[in-house]
Amino acid sequence: MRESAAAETRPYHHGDLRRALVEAACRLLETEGPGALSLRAVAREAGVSPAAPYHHFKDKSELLDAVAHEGWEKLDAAFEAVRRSGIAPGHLVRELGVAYVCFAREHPALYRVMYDCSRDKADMPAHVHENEESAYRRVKETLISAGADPADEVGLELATIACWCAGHGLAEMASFKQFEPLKEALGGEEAFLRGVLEHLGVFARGLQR
Amino acid sequence: MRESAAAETRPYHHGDLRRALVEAACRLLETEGPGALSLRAVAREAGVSPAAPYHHFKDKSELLDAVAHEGWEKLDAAFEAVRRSGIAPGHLVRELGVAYVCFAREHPALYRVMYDCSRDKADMPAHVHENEESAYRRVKETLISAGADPADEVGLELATIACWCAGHGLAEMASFKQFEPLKEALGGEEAFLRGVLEHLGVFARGLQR
DNA sequence: GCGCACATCTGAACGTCGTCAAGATGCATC
DNA sequence: GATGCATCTTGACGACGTTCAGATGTGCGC
Repeated sequence: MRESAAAETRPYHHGDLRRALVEAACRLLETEGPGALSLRAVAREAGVSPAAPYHHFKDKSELLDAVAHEGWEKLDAAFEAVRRSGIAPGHLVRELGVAYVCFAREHPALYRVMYDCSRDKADMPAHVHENEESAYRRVKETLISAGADPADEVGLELATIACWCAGHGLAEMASFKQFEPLKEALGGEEAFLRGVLEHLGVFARGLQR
Repeated sequence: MRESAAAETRPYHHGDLRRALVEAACRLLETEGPGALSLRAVAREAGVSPAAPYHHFKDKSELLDAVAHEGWEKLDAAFEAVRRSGIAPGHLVRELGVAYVCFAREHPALYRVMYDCSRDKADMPAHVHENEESAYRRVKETLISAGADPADEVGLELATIACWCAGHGLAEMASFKQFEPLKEALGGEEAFLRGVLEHLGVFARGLQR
């Protein structure tokens, strides 16, 4: 009832502070990096006192959860763009992987918040796993359309997890500067990513059949 | 000259504080988790004043570097144990992967420090990449002995990176509690890990040929 | 054997952080 | 137009990383 559709104008006497705080946090994250993301700095950026956020979030980690949520929605959008672009089902898994890693490379601080939140709770991010439209389920469906056997439930689950693990691992390591020469030799970031992904079974499956 | 072999007894008037601090940090990490790892807490645990560490480390991150270094050495030891255990070359890559992930699961806080240090510097951990005996190089050699083509330099590099990415990704995600039922269905943690790894090309290659 | 230089440690302080309680402020409803 | 409640501010507390002046012990040259 707090952030209902009607709340888009400026329902309370200071505006929709909850939204303003999340946006301020995202802004800080992109400009100053994750180290500068303190509650007080966010409040400062939003132009309110350091205690104001506590009327909208239980504590700092709840604010970060909201920021992470925003991140997962942006990632969803990136995935949708790839799926709508008419790529052959056989290449789709790999291209989703490329999109995933590119997203992480373009928004490194945000990506980090997205995963730190879930790691602290020993819990997959809700947006990934819980609802019907989850990214997790979409990856699974993409695997099926790429030729995975839908009857083999355990195998399919493992393959989906494998996808996610490989994507996450590559996302975190692709920025290491030791890989720069290799990237240049291959002709760019994306070629590098495809090269690595082709060594990771689940992503290459589409290519091989 | 500071931590030379002769420094193992207690060379200075308070003992080898540098080493004591690293050990105190590791102890705190295992008992209280990564959130409790403040410089002051480490000093407290070692029984010195909060300012004492600054005579051995430039700042907190340099202390963490030393802790991470300790971690990489422990991981190296785990790898050596696997390689000495006489596993067939074809299974070795996968079993190294299992050992890697198990290490991360057994020392989650330490593993986190090991990677946070490097991420903050956009740099692979020195112990992984730089010296001749590096874990990175060992993985590459294991891939060759499992049948990879040593002449295909770029491909080999990509495969090694793929290994590391997949291992790291799995290490970070294997603890999500959503996977518990699947682990039980498969008969335990290690079976689960092998199941995922078999979907990740580079690890399965040994099995397929 | 002694004093000196230096490495090592302490104590106190600064600014920042997350968080909380008490009070001020303005919107919405009757 | 007064009341009630959500919202925001002020001020405070303890913990943090870091610095600096000064105390303390150690090993070296004489």
